[in-house]
Amino acid sequence: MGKRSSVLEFAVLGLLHESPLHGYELRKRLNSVLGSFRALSYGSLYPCLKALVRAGWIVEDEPTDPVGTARSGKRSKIVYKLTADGKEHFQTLLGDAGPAAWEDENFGVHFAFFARTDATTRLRILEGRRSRLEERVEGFRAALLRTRERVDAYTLELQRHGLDSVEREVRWLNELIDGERRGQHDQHHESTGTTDQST
Amino acid sequence: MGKRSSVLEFAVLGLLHESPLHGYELRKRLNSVLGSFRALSYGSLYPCLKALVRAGWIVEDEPTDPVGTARSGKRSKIVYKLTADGKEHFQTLLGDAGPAAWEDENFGVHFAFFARTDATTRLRILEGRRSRLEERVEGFRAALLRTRERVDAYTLELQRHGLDSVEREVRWLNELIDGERRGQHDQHHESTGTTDQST
DNA sequence: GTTAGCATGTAAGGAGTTACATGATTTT
DNA sequence: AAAATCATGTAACTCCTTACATGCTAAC
Repeated sequence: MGKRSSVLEFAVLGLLHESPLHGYELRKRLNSVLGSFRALSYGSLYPCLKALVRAGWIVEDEPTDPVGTARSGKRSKIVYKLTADGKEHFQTLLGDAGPAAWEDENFGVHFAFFARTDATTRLRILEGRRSRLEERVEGFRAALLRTRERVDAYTLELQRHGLDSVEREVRWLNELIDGERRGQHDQHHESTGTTDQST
Repeated sequence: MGKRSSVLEFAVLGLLHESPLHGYELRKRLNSVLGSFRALSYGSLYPCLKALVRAGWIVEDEPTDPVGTARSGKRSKIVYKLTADGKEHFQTLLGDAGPAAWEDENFGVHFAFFARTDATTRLRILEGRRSRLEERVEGFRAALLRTRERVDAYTLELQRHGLDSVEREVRWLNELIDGERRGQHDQHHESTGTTDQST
């Protein structure tokens, strides 16, 4: 029954949903799933893990001691794993296709867990993201028109590049959305294996 | 003699270097010069202005009262302008071509003031930025190789797109650097007007 | 004369970082 | 046995946002 949520907590739950992990290892994987390889600090991670334990979504698990050798005092690794509540909560978060899912800070993480998101939600998030970016394109165009004459070549170039980047991302989303609509979201390989004709 | 610095303070000094402004107007311009049209809140801006005043870099200036009509009690607008110290400090910040200038959060703002940055510094910042991004490209490639088989199509697609984006930005920097080296940093228009053959 | 937008501020709090502090395990 | 790296944590601080609170000025 926690109130908190954040990209970080979502990402942690998502990674622990795959397999139990200890903090140190978790951090390395988080750096991939959180955008742009920002190195998340332990000063953020460990308090977050504690909060998730308090919320009842994960539990600390002593890593399988090599049988019998009661070394109860030693605590070198703490492996965290999802509880039933945690799994349920993660499913809820996965299914949330609201603005929170397509804002800059969150979109990447939601996308990273698309394999476990249902098709309808995926589509809604992608479309939400696209229209968010289209608004931004409008903003850039307006800014370019407004400042066209008053502004030096560098500022102009910066805005032009910004506009290009956002437009490029919109095209990327268009392709993804097309892919989703045709149900062929794994154009890149066939690894899904057994049952992939349709849902 | 302030110790503080930050993107925000740099951007404020830069904008006030162009012309005196009051907070409300400043905020609107800040939204263009700070990346991606994030709407900076007044809760950040006004305390920042106060800090800059305390540091002696800007002063509050009653906007030219329509002559004689002593309305000293009324304070509707507060126009801020740079002091001599503030100008000097801004020049120092402009000349700093260290890592601080090419990190994600700062690069955009430094670029926005390139028109008032000397050519050597511009080049160093662009090159610094490029090598920063090239490191990130390496990181992405490594991540792609590492996770190639273990990972679903969506995660792969996300990493691929991230890599593409960074590579694209590197190409953009390459063009800019070439432009700088040829001294033709205003390819896009001739609006500089009168004296633009050389420095 | 009232609404909308201009204009300035403060207090509380969220989300993260850095720097610090400690200890275990593996490699050289 | 020293060094590197794995592993966990805390305290202080930064930078920003949200929500609140106030008042002026132009437009309708």
